[in-house]
Amino acid sequence: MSRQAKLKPRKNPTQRRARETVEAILVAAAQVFEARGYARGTTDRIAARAGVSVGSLYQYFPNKDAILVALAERHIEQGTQLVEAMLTSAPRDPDQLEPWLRRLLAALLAQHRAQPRLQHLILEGLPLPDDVHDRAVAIEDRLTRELAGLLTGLADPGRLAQPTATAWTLVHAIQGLVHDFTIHPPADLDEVDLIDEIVAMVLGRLGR
Amino acid sequence: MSRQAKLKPRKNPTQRRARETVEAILVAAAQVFEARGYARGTTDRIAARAGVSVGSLYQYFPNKDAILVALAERHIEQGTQLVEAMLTSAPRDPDQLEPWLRRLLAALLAQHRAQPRLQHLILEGLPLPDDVHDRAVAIEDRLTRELAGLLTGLADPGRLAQPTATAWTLVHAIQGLVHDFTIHPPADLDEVDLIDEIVAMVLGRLGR
Amino acid sequence: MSRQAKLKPRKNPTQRRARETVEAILVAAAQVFEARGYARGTTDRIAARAGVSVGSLYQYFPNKDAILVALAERHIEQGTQLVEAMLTSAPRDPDQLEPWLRRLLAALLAQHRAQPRLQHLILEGLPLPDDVHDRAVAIEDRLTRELAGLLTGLADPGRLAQPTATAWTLVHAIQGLVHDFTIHPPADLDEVDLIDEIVAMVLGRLGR
Amino acid sequence: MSRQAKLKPRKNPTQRRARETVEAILVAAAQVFEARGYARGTTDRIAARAGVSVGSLYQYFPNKDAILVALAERHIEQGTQLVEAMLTSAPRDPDQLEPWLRRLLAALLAQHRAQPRLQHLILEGLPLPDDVHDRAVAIEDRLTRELAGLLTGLADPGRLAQPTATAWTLVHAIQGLVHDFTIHPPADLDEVDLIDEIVAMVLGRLGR
DNA sequence: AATGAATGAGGCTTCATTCAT
DNA sequence: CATGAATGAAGCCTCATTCAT
Repeated sequence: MSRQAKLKPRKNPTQRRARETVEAILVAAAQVFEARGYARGTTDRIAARAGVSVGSLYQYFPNKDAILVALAERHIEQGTQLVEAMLTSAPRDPDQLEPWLRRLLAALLAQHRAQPRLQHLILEGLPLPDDVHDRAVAIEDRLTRELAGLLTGLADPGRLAQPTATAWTLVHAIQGLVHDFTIHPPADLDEVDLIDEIVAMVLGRLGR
Repeated sequence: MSRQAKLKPRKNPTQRRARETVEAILVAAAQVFEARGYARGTTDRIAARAGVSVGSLYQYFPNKDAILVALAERHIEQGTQLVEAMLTSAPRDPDQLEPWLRRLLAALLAQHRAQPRLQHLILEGLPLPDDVHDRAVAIEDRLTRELAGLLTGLADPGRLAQPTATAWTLVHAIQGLVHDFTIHPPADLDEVDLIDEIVAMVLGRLGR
Repeated sequence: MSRQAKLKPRKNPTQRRARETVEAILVAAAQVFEARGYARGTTDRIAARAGVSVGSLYQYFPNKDAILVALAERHIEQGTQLVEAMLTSAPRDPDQLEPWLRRLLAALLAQHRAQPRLQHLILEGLPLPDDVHDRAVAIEDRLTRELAGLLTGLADPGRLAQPTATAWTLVHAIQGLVHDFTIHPPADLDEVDLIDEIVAMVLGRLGR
Repeated sequence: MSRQAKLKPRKNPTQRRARETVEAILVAAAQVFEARGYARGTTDRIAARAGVSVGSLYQYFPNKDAILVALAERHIEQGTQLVEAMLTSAPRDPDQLEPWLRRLLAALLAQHRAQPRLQHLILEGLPLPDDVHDRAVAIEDRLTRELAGLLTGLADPGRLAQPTATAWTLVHAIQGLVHDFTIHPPADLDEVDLIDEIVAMVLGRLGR
């Protein structure tokens, strides 16, 4: 998480053809990393799956790490959008909490389903430069803080001694659950059950 | 998670020196994998950190994967012991639930602190033979089932529609939280806060 | 002589440069194996002598064994052609036997001179997959059988109790002689002498 | 065939125990080299099969090559004895040639049967110091010369233009046949057939 | 720009040999 | 002397990256 150099895409692809190539590479990379992990996802394989040559791949990315970084940026972008959307539509009174939560969870699960491992690759795994990592953390912080405020208004009075701690805990509990569920879905638990359980857990925590 | 061959340790070291060497290798491997991930943790580096030569490493482990397997077996062994101990001392009435839970969480956190990433390497990471992976999953299943029974007895009547689903959810939520907390401890949340929050979340879920 | 996997060439080189590289590698490998034996002929050395990098070598051959296999296939190909040519021009009456035999021996000696040890590497040496080895044996069988028929027609009547046995014996005697002669040419025996002797031996055997 | 240093046994084992150990090592080495070739016959495996530790092996042999050399010396010793015995009992008139030849061939075949590949390991393969190699060649030369004299007396007059060349040819033809036969015995040819054929070939060459 | 052949540092592993016990 | 643990040079192979076409 330290080397800053050589991680930015080589050029802003302005021509349509180039944009499509970059797109294809990123999609391919996501699939390859997902399937084989970062270390075993070779640039050759990514290029092949993207339908281009390695040479072309290096035309748009200075090195392999840069592909992961680009992927991370997209992921963060999407995360940001989801967070924004959800906070915008956040409920003001307790009655609206449950349906809102259900929508949020459904969206989260959908987002993970495609590439469940990618999330971890990005958050823990590997060579993200500091600024990218910081941005990811920042979104999460923002979410935590906003949620803390939100929860304070929604919880049973006196229930939340430390709203921030509660928010952090709920955010991470939910993230972990979504991750585990998409990676190894348990045989006797479908998505609706999971959502039911998470909702019960959150509402329980708020005394509702 | 499939190849079975060549993953068992090569010899049971009988001499004291040999046992120490194996121990040193495992400790070094845990640190190296922890710090750099499996793929980037080279056998040379492991040997160097263990203070032995690569040759010695390969005298006791037939290949790199076997080291991870040995580490996993240790980890699973510890996990099993923790689960057994906790289930043995499991509370019979609601009043005892909280202190029991606090002890459990403290133990879990302690166990993770040393090598937080190892857990994921083992549960998701690549090269575990089926039987080892299955054993890891089996402990978790056992825990989930036992916990389901336990919770049923402790929860507010009518609160648990699907005890197994609830148990699965709580187990994974806690695991994720412990993991995230040990990897990136948030600045404004110490271990006691975390335990408080988890306790509140669990009790809340049970209607207590 | 058993594992089948991973012995076929990796790609059919289409570009001219690639074809030249493959050719250079095979030539270099033949020389290196010839000079130092299979085990001591390292891939690094082969690549160096071929004037390419190891990487290039592995672009066309999945592993070291595959190089030997490719060499063997060439050798077998040549052997097949020689056998075919000789059988096609095989003599029908005893008078033509001697000149035909001289031509055959000259061709055989020429073929061995370049890489005398290669023949043995292929016929005995280790890592040939079954099908390649079988093919080598098949040519020899064919030769033995055809020769048996041929000899029957050419020998002094009553001289050949078991034509197949005789053919086998002559084929292997000649092969051994050619091999020994090319590897350690005796000081007082030149190629013409050898051919004279073999001719005398064969004709003597047939009672001619 | 060049490095002279460090190839002689480390000590003349005078004590009985030591002699037995050396013997066990040589027997084991012969089997291991036979089964896996020189390069793949590891000193560990040889020691294990001999029932001693590697350390002990190195007590008696300065390095791996020295084992092969010792084996070669034994082989040469045996060859010398066989040659001596046969020359001593060599026939003086043509009638005795055939039975003598049959005995010789039976003895040769018996000698090869145990370790057919060893012969080649020693004669071509590997790192024999010059003096040992020279000694092997010397026996052969002696055999060739003596045989040349012998054949001259036994052949049809005028049949042998160059007795030495004939002797060389017959010696090598027979050696090759015995070797090939013991390594890959053809399905439809038993040992008696082979001897019959060789006898017919030799007698035919002499015009008998 | 695109292609894919070529490169070579670096990773995993083996095994002859040494040496402390 | 025997043992077997330890050593490390060297071999095989991969894959990120470069570069001629």
